[in-house]
Amino acid sequence: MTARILASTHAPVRQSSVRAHNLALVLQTVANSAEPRSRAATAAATGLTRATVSALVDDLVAGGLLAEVAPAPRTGAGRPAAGLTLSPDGPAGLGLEINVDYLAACVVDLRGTVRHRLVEHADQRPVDATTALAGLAGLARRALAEPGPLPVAGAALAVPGLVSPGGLVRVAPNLGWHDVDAAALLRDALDLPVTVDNEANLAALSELRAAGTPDFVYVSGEIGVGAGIVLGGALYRGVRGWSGEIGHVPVHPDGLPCRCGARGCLEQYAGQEAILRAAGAPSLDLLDAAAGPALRDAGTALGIALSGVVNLLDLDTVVLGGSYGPLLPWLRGGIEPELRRRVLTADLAPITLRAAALGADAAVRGAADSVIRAVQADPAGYLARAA
Amino acid sequence: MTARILASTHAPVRQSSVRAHNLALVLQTVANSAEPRSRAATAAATGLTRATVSALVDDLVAGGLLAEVAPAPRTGAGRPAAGLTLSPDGPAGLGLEINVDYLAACVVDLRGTVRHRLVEHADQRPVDATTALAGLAGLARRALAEPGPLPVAGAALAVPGLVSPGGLVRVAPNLGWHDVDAAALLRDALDLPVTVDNEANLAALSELRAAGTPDFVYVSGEIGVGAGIVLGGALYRGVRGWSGEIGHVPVHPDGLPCRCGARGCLEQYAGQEAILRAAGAPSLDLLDAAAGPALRDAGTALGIALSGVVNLLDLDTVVLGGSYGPLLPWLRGGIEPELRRRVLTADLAPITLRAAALGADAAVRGAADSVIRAVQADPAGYLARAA
DNA sequence: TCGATTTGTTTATTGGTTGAATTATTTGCT
DNA sequence: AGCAAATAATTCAACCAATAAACAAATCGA
Repeated sequence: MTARILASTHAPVRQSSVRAHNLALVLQTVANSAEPRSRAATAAATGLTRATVSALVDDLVAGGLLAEVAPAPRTGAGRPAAGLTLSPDGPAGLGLEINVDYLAACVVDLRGTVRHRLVEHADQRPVDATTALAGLAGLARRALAEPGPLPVAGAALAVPGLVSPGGLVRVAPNLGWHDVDAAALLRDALDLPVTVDNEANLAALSELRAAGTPDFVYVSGEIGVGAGIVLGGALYRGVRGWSGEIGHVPVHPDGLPCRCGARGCLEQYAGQEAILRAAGAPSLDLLDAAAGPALRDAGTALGIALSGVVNLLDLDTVVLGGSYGPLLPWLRGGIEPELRRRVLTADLAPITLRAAALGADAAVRGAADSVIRAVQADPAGYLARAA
Repeated sequence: MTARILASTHAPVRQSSVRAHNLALVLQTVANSAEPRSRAATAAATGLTRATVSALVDDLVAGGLLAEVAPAPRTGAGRPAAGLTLSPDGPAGLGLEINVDYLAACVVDLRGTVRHRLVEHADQRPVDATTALAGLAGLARRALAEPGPLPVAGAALAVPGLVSPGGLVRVAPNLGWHDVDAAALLRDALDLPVTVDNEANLAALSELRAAGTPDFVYVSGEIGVGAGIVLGGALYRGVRGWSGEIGHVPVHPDGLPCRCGARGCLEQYAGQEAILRAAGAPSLDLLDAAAGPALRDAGTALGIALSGVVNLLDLDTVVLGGSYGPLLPWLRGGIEPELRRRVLTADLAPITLRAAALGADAAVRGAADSVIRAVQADPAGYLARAA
């Protein structure tokens, strides 16, 4: 098999595309290595020659994406290597989140380090979309002012709702939004490139950085139940960007009526309200030992829905995030037996079930991450824009 | 957005990769146009220059992939264009299928035309895997002998079971197969590159050619119920190649016991046996008006499972194939109400439900198709091998 | 101090696309 | 019939990016 370049996009490839690709290859290779990597080591890792890597690195250093650091610890004879790392002063990503009862902003630098983080608790339901986004823009400006003068590559917004490709929020039931062009509003307010995505999708992205498994489904238990599907290291968004609505997968087709109009949706058995109702508790923080059976039942419902997902997509990893993360020890007893019984290939290969690495701020972090991930995936594009 | 070259593969790109890509681009552009296309028109369509296209076309013609034909109908002044089409003498694909009660082979030329097709009805269950595959190899040789001396790029085998990436059949319950290295056995017998895939996956591929929608789920109702998931014009195979087991998606979690050990799997409500049992008929060919309610119930079960699929993957098209194809008029009444009720985005965008273009030979055709599709996707690789 | 070793750079070469000029072949106009 | 305009395809010099090989730089070990 020769090196395939392009999967499906029907676009011509010229020499400049070769350079664009190899720039990304070098940048990502350096980014993905724990310790500083020399030019020679990068050449070995990528399959490019040292001469080529040197030339590419020159561009990346000049563009502020890579920086030379103290050589790695000595090892044998020879000229000492110059260490390369992602530049701490490289372009940062601005992550934004709007949710029912808070706004959040988060600045993450090119290395993935959180440089600043702001949360503003306030009920967004009575506020209209334009006002809410204006408030978020203010929060964003404050977050950007703090960490000093970093170039900012762009912003990404997480919303609890259905988002169309251009950044149009079609529906966000809990916010009361309909057809809000959040991307345009924020772009005007911040003067930055802005993308918008579903919160579960972006939270899944944050998990991708944290854990590294390239294929998994991330299930986020918030007021609704959503999922982010990561296939081959990339978010799967669906035909119209509305993938991941696991909360409305039927688990008991003739069961409880759901606010969506159907019956037996997962959300009615494993959503926050359902769990609290079953446990007889006023808040997830106040669950006690008596909540065990309620959580086990919720886990069973999750297990039923997830069995369908795994049978269909053949995933080997399920990540539970949002409010499910801390509850996993109790949910596991419900989920795992269902997966074992119902997943056809369960006896051929194990399914890993684990809690998300990040908690409540997974979505903002993932949003910020998506920005720097885009820079890392297309440094040539960033360099061209920045110049 | 600059032209992205590589999605995820971490491989360096050199000039030869550029040529490989652009060869594929030109070949596919010609392949996807209904009428013969000139070099100039191809240049315009691809964004390459005419000089480049001419050079690429020279290679493709020399390699027997493209051929010049009579110019397209005249249009205005100027030198008439030389028409280009896929060569009728170009490399063919050999599709193979092994199933419970028949073997099939099918030779499809580069243009997608079926050149020869053979089916041998015989119960494969009493036969062991090696013997069955030897029989299939014989059938294949007869199919290849017929259409005259065509170069054959490779073979693909459809099996009703779980297939690992290398072509190892892990389990094929209805054939009684366990860990059969079908790819290796056929490769030795035929002296051709051989790939192996699940029958539903390959049937879905045939539908991709027939219909052209790039995203859909193809549900195949055979003895088991399987699905092929096509995302972005490519088959989604899953982490281990075991995707599409929709037959074991739970639709009534506490319902009928399934042969897989779980309860309430779709197969128990919409599989062939279930339908025949409910309709009280001995064969699908003998269904009469009285079978209406049985088919409607099967459709309801399908609708429940498919609602989960669509909620999760945000697909806009569902294709019913295998024995479901001809039954769609009766199944539709069961499926559509469920999709309307249960798919969260049903009122934002319609879901198309349609019967497959091909019938029983969808899998063989898809298998043959997968071979020529691979040639079209990487002509440089084929030319290098052929030389 | 000197050779071995490894890193990084320089230089000529190669492969592939581009753009402009050139050749080829037709239609339309006079 | 003859000529201009138009369109198709090819040729050729220029350019761009990667490569290979030689070279310079910096360190270790004897």
